[in-house]
Amino acid sequence: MNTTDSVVVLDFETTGLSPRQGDRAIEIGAVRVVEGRVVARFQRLMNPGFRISPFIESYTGIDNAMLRDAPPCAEVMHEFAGFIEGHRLVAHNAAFDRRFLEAELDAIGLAPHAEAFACSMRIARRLYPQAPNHKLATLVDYRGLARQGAFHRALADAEMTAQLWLGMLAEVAQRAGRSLVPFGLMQRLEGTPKRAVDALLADWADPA
DNA sequence: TGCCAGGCCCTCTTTAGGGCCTT
Repeated sequence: MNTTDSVVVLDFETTGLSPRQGDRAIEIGAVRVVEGRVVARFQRLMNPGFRISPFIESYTGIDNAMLRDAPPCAEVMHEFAGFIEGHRLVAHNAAFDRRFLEAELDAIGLAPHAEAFACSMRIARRLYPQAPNHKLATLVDYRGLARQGAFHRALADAEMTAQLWLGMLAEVAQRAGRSLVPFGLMQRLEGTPKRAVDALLADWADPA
């Protein structure tokens, strides 16, 4: 199932939860999806300029030795800005990745990304309220999607989020009886109260 | 000094609290 729009699905691994508290990105992974297919990939480790905690080493599998010779965040983010330029974005719990994207772009003097940013977690909560929970790993298993590598590495998580995104496009298309699902409809779904989701899809359904 | 994320979302709500997600 396709959308008429291309998107970049991305995932950051970071030193913690909050750029305002001094946390930095340590890895970015992203896939560009066009017409239902992954057509490009981006993955870079980046050196945050300080040692990461044992917790983050354990959580991500990225250790200080791996980051010691990695290029600095500024170099990687300049390159990544080119990868996402002009593309709408998707991430799982997008508010988290948006904060780090904006912080890292701001740190190198670039403006915030201008295109829309959709959240696969918020949409999944509306489409799959019966799922055990809405963590990425749980949803991958719940939807029977193929695992693409180790969870909590950026490219693997981006790949699996992309598969979840495509699966949700198919779900929306099936429920609405449409063949193409615009990005804008997914954004509307994301912002629709759960109890109004069925009505939204019914309104959007092809009357024929 | 003391504290330390942010924001959505549900409900035993709205003069609030707590769980969920991301690292």
